[in-house]
Amino acid sequence: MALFFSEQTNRVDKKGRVSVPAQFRSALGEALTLGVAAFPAFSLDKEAIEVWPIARLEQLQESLDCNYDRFSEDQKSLALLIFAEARQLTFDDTGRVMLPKVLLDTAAISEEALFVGQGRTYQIWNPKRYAPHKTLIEERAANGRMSLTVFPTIEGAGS
Amino acid sequence: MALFFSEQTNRVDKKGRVSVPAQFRSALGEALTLGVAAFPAFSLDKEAIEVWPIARLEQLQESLDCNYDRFSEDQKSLALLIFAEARQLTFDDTGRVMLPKVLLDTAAISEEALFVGQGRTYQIWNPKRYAPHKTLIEERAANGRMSLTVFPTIEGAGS
DNA sequence: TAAAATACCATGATATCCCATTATATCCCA
DNA sequence: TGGGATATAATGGGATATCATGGTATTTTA
Repeated sequence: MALFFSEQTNRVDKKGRVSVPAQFRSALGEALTLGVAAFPAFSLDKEAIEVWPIARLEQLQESLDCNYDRFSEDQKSLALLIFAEARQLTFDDTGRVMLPKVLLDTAAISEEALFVGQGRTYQIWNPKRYAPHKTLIEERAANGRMSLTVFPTIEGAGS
Repeated sequence: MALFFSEQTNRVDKKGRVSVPAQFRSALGEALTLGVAAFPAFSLDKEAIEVWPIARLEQLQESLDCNYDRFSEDQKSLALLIFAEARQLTFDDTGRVMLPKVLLDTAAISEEALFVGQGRTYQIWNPKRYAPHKTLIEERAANGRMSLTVFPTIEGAGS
């Protein structure tokens, strides 16, 4: 599974359908047939929709299974929230998904949906909401003096 | 994967296409088929476009996955910002990429694009902007009277 | 049976592919 | 070491395919 990156704005039609950017679909690869899990982005005060490949949900469950005591109560609650609030989105043959009204409402999305790649996941925003959020993120990143360590890859690590 | 070095200016056509210097393409080697990731150079106040081989983005993600606690919150923000702003550039059979309008705009590039090798990455500049920047860099390098320590390689490290 | 979700088809915009041309650099042989 | 022959590079333009998007028909389900 490749990474999700870049931003793209697509239209939401009357039925609540949106084209998922072609690059995101091809990043999903095989996982495209399973669809994705979408839920309010709790870490962002539900300002946006967060989208995970289904496999990541399964990994989260495995983490809980194997390291139950290492999770804080808050983290366990969050995990349960995700399982409860997540909706499965499946792709039609033109690469569109149907966004449930609940999700559209919490993220205040109506006409346009802005897809934002975040590596292993992506987000869907109301473009108007995203702008100020991004400014904030940019400022926070600037505090770190804009330097980033890319550690050498450990052979065979990662996914 | 070989290193990127030297400077070269190429024309940007009406469609936004530009030839990537042949040396850079051959430096990419196998990675040429994956394409590259291009985003505003945050460390340069978005004055230029920064280009990474896709593999480097994946290394960044792996660094985040494996060393989550070693990154400051600011660094994590920067990483997510990179995923958001990055655009994938793929090569056509004559070695050109298409530069998205957003990137052309932030880097103020229209007619000509200046490619600048930076080792594992390269940059794309508006030639007019690059000139003063380079002067600055040269001054910082102590008027060319500076020498450089090349540390011995640790066997098996890096890639 | 009405509403909603899914499948199906049609279209415009735009990026990608493919071919042609020119300029530059490399090769080869005298 | 000249100087023509050849290969590689960069660039332009037209044809083709992909993508996003709107609409209609069919199926599901409440």
